[in-house]
Amino acid sequence: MAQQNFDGVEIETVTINDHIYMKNAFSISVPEAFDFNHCLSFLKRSPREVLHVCDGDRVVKLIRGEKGYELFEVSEKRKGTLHVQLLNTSLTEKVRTSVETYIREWFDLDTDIRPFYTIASRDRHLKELIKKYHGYRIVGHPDLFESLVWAVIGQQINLGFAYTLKQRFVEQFGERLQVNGAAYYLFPDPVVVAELNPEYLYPLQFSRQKSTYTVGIAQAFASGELSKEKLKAMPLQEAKEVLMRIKGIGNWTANYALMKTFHFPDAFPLEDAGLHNALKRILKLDRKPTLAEVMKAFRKYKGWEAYATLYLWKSL
DNA sequence: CGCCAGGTTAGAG
DNA sequence: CTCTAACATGGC
Repeated sequence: MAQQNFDGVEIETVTINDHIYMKNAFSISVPEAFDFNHCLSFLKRSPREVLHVCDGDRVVKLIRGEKGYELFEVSEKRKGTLHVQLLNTSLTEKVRTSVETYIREWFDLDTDIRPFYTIASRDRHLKELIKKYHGYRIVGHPDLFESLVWAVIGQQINLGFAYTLKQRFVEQFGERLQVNGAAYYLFPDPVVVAELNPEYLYPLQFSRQKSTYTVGIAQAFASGELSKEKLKAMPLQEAKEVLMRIKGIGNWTANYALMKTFHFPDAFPLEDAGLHNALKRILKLDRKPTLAEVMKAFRKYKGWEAYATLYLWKSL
């Protein structure tokens, strides 16, 4: 027996005692205070997104596994359980571990956000937001290189244009897997990007600065100066210092990546324009807050700056 | 046309 | 340490 998913990929099933079981599928139980739909709506925020495909209530994602591409679909069949369907590989223990690890990082499933909710429920600005978006979590970037380059791309330009630049960059330099006519991309490999002349990025409308930064960051990975494994072992301050030694990574970019890749709850992208706009509205200012004012407003969220920022972004 | 956008750097004070 | 100009271009 077989049925098709939305991309026409055939999914084998077996029937036991009138229950249909998908082959090459597994489930992940999610923690308290996790809402898949809020995360999904974040994933759907740009029509130019090229690193995953959303369709209604599910998302399809391509990652690189130990033995090649792993294409999978995540949905929430019933509350509290994510259903993961592998689309191009058999379910082995290794593949399962690789895909589950990715998903746990992607949706920040291993952070206990209840302490944040305790703080936020006592805050007049966040109280309503955490009710409205209960279970919304940081939709992260398990790939540190992706996280940093995406942040650099987003520096000082509007989000729509940032997605345009990312799309061009990924389509030109990222690996592609074609499945039944649909294309799935991996974020470009730093080893490939490290070899590029920055000028090659100008036609994509990267500024000179962004081009230089992007290749420089790739070279830091390629040379071994920078890696996810290295930073994973460090406390926030130390990891931030390592990142900020690289040209193009300032305080905002470093904290953004530390929030999106490592889920430091106290990572704090202080200079963020979106955050400033959210605070301007909440504090009823007729101008954007100064950095000192942002710091002051955030004192009460100490230890949970990343999550406070996340919910303030969501308020926009 | 003007202003702003999920900033960073280098240089001046 | 803080302040500022330059960078560079799309979206509204």
